[in-house]
Amino acid sequence: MVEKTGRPAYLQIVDELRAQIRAGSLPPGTALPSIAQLCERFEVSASVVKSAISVLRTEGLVVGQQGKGVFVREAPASTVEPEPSGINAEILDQLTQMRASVKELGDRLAALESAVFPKPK
Amino acid sequence: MVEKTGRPAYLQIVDELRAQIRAGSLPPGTALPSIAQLCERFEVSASVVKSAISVLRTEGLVVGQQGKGVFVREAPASTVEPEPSGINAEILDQLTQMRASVKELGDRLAALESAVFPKPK
DNA sequence: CTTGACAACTTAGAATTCCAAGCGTTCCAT
DNA sequence: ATGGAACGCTTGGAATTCTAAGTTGTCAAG
Repeated sequence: MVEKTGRPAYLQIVDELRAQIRAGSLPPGTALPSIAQLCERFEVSASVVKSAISVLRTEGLVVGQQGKGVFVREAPASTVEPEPSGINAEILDQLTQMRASVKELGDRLAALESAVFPKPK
Repeated sequence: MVEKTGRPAYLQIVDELRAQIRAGSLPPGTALPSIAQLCERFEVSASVVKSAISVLRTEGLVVGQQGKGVFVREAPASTVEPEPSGINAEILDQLTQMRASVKELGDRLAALESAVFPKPK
């Protein structure tokens, strides 16, 4: 699958995956093959696959979840506008991270609470 | 410039450069500082700077020319609405402050945790 | 003066190696 | 039987190293 065209390998993988997403063979909500599997399929190193997934992430086509996988976004909505929603994408990204941080704080607080105030059950 | 928030270093650099481009201190057509210079300024490795520039490239904000440099794209064209950008800047600013607050809460929680759960590590 | 070689600097792509963190399962001991 | 520890798989971030290729400037030889 190396396809020795002049096109960089990671962009070829981006094209491939983007096409599969658009064609519906990777419907929204489904997980992409794991990085290791993609490495094997395309016969490239992990860095190439990571670069490709990174592009798809900044394009908003997929979202990665640590420990689970990379999932096709539910609402692709306005397909890949390079610049128009740059700031909005930025804000959404930061909000995502903030939500994760707050959730993590909540979890830790809950753990502390159940340690300090034993469960009255 | 490391800014020990939870935000990854390469995204912090993306934010910084994007802000400078939008603010006009890096007008269209000008070259960004070289990767080596950015490494020095932000005190990170080349891989981080490369990641940041890669994001800006896929966002279409800059274009790289081998052997010369990375240049701010002419004509961002697609409507950089003045009003919303002000609002968005405001939101981004508040997000920054929130990130700091969350970080501080995390630190205090960590202190509490190590007091309640002694570390036998 | 012109031309060619060369060195220095630049981005781009790729590989490899770590480490951190999250999730899910298994499995064992209390 | 249920709770918790351990393990394996996963993504994410970062550093380092290498190669390729393009630009620019210098400098010496013809």
